[in-house]
Amino acid sequence: METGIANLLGALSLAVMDRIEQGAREVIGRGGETPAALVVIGYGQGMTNDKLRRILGLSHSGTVRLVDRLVSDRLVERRPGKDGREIALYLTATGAAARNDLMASRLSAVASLLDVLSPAETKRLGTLLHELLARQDTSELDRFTICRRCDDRVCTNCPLPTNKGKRDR
Amino acid sequence: METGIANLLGALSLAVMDRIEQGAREVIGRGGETPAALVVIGYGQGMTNDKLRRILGLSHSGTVRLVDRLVSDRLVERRPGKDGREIALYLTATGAAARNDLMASRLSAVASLLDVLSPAETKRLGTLLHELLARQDTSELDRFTICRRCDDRVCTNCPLPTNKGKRDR
DNA sequence: CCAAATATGTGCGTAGCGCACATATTTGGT
DNA sequence: ACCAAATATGTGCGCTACGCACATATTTGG
Repeated sequence: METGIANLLGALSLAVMDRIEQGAREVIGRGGETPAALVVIGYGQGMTNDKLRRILGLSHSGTVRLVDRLVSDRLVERRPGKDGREIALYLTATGAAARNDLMASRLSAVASLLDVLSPAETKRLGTLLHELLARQDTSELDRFTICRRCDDRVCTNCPLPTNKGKRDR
Repeated sequence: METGIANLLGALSLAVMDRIEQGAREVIGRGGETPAALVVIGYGQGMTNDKLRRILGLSHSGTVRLVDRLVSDRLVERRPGKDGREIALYLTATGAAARNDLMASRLSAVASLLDVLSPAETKRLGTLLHELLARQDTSELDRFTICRRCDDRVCTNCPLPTNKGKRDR
């Protein structure tokens, strides 16, 4: 039955996220969207508060307070942005190191569930996951949201498309 | 690369859980472990506070307050347990209906990501997911934790083993 | 040039959770 | 039969993470 497979994917996803979040809390002592924020800020230099808000799916004030926490933890710095209204978020050296630890912890958590499969099975699963993600109808923002905890050191050529809403114009 | 596949599974799991949690919040207006508690209480009649605590991975007081919320929402009732110390948690009629809505919303959320695959691909993915889960080294408690949001209407023969720590004795 | 749009920050409140402590019941050893 | 330890629940208090409403500063566009 198809719903049975959906149920299995739901169960596995829960197990995966449980382990990722537990690891993240051990690494930076924060939960919620805070670890994701650290990863996202590390993607591009000059992330703004507002872009971060949209990617994380938080309210504006929630994002401001999240950045407050990262700043008070000495992981992120607020600098003046190009536009006089914007701020530019930058990782400190400590923040960059924490971000690496965070992503390593995440990969290790997923691998601990994944390593029961043989290399051939893992490869088959990888192919299916790649196709599944590649066929999603995602905007550029959706892509950042889904990838908000992804490890850019290992995720070369992300399968997610970024052209939703860009056709027919 | 193997870590690339772990990264993809991490990304998909995040997307799956985002959608499940959003749906759960729309259905019962609660987040965190509250939806899982409703599902778990519905599994067996007479769930105790302490068993629930272990399955959800919460503190004792957190569980008491969680049940307080479910009771004040008229979804759950506290009844005297077999043991004079225990309480027995039961779903109200409203609670049982909310639980069904919750599980349907979850399956629909997963299916919305899954339905880009062909039937053959879905079946292959199902086989791999089944194997992946079946080979985990899980205790009976681990199994309940991983399955704490599973739909018992569609998950006949759960692949997860329940014999960790029961060998060598 | 000024209203609307954009971007950030703040006061205040809530949900969800943990720690430490209190209370009630049961179990087990003597 | 007794009493200490174990088991199970409830409570006071505080914290983290978040949203809503409002305030402020800068830029854009007609």
